[in-house]
Amino acid sequence: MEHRIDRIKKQLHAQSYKLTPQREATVRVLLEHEADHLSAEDIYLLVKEKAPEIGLATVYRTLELLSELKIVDKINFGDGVSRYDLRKEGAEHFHHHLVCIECGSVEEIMEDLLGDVEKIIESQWGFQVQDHRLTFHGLCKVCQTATVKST
Amino acid sequence: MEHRIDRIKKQLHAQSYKLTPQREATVRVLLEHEADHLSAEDIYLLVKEKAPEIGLATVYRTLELLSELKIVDKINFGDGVSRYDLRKEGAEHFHHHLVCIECGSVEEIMEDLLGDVEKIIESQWGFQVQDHRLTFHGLCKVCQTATVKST
DNA sequence: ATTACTTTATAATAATTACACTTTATGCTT
DNA sequence: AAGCATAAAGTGTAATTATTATAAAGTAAT
Repeated sequence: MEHRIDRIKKQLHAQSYKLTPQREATVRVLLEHEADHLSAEDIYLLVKEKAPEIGLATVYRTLELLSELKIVDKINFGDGVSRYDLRKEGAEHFHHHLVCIECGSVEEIMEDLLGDVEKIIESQWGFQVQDHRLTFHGLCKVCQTATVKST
Repeated sequence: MEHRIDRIKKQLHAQSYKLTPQREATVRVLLEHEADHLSAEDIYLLVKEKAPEIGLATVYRTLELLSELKIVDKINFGDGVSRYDLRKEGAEHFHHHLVCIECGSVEEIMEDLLGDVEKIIESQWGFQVQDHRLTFHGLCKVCQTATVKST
């Protein structure tokens, strides 16, 4: 944990930003909830537990900053709120998501499944890919069996 | 054009919805701007040109209805607004997008490049895919050459 | 004519951003 | 090292923007 905080600190310093206590608290919340896909509001509330004096605007600004530095990814699953997701160590690509349309659960896929597809895009469309967002919508394992049962 | 309106009319009727004049006007705007990715507001303004008495809420409701019936796709490129995009005739999958981070242009890709990937998702994660969203962010052809020149 | 849909205009809500002001950190001068 | 100037960051609140809800009125079909 400390190690990752440290790395992020360095990433900030590299662009001459500082890891202020508020920013650190925010990053810690993100680290502690890596599996979730928290909204800005969620993060704000969690940060407030450890640092009650922090302001919502600061959380938003911190998230935006982290987002610009590609430390977190800002994602949007289509329900009016933006969610923020830490990039994994050394991952230079955005990970994929499986969103269940029944229960709303979100699963992450770390593997990069788009290598071939990106090659096609670059050669056939002349588009230089820098990043991608891939989300699948469908039924997760649990809801598949639940659906079968109920019919 | 009339043919496509007709088909959409039938799709609505099949679910016992009617193609009211307001809905038709909205659909016509979508058809006339198929290449664009209009926001609800954009659509509202365009619809207003031909049917000034229409209300914004109606446009929103129509778009939501069309979205539910999978006649249009609601997409989100990360700039706070939802955009609406007609599905192509007979396309049962969501098409992909190439968004240029320099000039903001959006190109569409009709081919389904995810067949193999979806198979992997289903077999390896047990997730039953129903739809997907795939967006690439990067540099379009024009901006690539522009960038080279300016350096 | 009654019933269920739709639409309209407007108000309400919710997420995000802008603003004016205060606090904190940093560097320079002595 | 102490004191001051400058810049960066943070705070609470107000403003903005997109979207949704609501109540009243209009349409259309049985």
